[in-house]
Amino acid sequence: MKDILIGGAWPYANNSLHIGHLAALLPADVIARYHRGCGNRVIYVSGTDCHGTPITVRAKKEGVTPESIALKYHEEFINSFKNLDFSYDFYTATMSLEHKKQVQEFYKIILDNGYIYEQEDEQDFCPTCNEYLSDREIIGTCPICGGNAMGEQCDDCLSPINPKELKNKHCKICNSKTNIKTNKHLYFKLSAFQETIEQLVIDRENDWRKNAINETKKYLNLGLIDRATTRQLTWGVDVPVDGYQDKKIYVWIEAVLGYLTASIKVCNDHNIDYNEFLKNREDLITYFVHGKDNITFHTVIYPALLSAINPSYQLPKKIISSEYVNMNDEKMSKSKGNLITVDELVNKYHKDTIRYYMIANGPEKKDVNFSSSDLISAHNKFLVGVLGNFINRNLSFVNKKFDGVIKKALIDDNIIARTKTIYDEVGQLINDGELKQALNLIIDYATLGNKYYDEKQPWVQVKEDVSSFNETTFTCVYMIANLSNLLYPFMPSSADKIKAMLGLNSFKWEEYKIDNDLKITNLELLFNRIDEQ
RNA sequence: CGCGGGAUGGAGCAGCUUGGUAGCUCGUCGGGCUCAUAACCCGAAGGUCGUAGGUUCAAAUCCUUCUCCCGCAACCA
Repeated sequence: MKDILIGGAWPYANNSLHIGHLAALLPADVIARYHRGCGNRVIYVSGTDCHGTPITVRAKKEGVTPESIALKYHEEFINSFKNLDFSYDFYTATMSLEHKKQVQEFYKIILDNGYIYEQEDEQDFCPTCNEYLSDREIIGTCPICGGNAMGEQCDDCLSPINPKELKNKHCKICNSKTNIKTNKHLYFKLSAFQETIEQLVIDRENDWRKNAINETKKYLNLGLIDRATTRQLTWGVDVPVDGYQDKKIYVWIEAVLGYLTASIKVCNDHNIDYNEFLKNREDLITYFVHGKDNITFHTVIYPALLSAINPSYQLPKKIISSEYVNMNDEKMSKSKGNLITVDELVNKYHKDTIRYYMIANGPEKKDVNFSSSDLISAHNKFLVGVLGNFINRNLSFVNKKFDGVIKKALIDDNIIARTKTIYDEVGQLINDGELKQALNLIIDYATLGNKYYDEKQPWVQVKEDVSSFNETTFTCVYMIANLSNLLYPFMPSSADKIKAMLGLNSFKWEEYKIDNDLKITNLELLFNRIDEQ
């Protein structure tokens, strides 16, 4: 038995979940379900990222509390995940008391271990708002091209800018001229972990997705620089240090520690010693599943924080970082109005159609395009035509001719041989984060079933030789039973439906052996054909 | 020389790490079957793998040149 820790990225509570989130997060659920089926001890966690500037700014604008915004989206996220059968062991929120307390404890540990130090900084200050401004709250003139620039990058020439070099700075909110005031912050010694992370990238060459390896190397080549861990905000986790009552912990430091706080909670609930569980060891595999813009937070910041807290903890073993989902070859964005939310999708399509399509068409190695006509044709071709049809043509035939009773008979040797090997093959692919290929193998298995059925011509056999008909049917039902296992990580609700119709045992990642007659109950179609309008 | 990704039959893609008869889905055309949701099975046509060079007995795959396309303020995986 192995221990598996899976961290799905924490969605930010400022917008509804859209198909991009889904594409990035869904692999985690498939991996979690697979490992549970293998009998491994799985801790699969995530939560809502509630703090930070964008929510604060928005709350100010709308005249509500940041908390009410975070809560609204937190509840929406929980519902969306539930609608798509996400099987988190614990889904929490960074505004929960437990998270905040635990983060503060870790913060103190990092401080005690000497990785946090105080530094005075000159910071832009708006006299009208009476507040220190973050980079993205400042507008000014680009020192390179003279165009309009905001924060860290120029809008006109796209050059990255040191906010200190911006000229003619104004507050984005009230447009007053800003001035400079000294302010003190606590910095994290990220630079101390340059070698640790460099070694990590080498060690994980075959475990992280290629984009994660490349992004991390790029970042390392620039040289790691210390980062402020505090922000001049009112909404966030309090800094547990005297003299910092007016500041909060930087959201990326705090949110990423959610993986720790959440898994500690699960460990405590199950009487597991979390320090033992999180230790680097052969029989622990930690997965981190997110989109490509999150890579360095998971491959650099988080491992550095872990090392600073307890050097014996396992640093991320597997990084499953997705590329993007585009809409008609354009990047999805709120402002372009081409964003499809998860809830819109759920209202329109079967949840397993969505799960199937988002994996089969997943952005594993490069950006992909989303289109509903593509989704519909995948649904009709594979879920209805190949999978559903294979099951339905078998079961409805037996229902009609033999009152739903499937007689035990000999199973075809070739089919048994294939069935025995497919679990390892698909399992290996899932382990490696190659879910697209894994799912394709399963569909191929159903195609094999259709071919076998056509070759045997049971509609002829039933008239001439009932015992050979029984062999054909029993072989196919054996395949269907195994499909119900193989499909479960990807499409749990359909897999359960198959199991219910045939009265099968619950999901396990191993060959399903049948050695008795079966009776079909409540036969129904797994998927209905969608007619594209 | 800002960074990164891409260019493979009509469309969408896989293959490139570890060179060795170019593969999948859709679409088109023809055939089979009638158990099945116009579903299933078999077959055909269609590509000098963006360009130009190089390495090699052999390159879609490795190296180099060039061209074209896409993303890189904020929201945001």
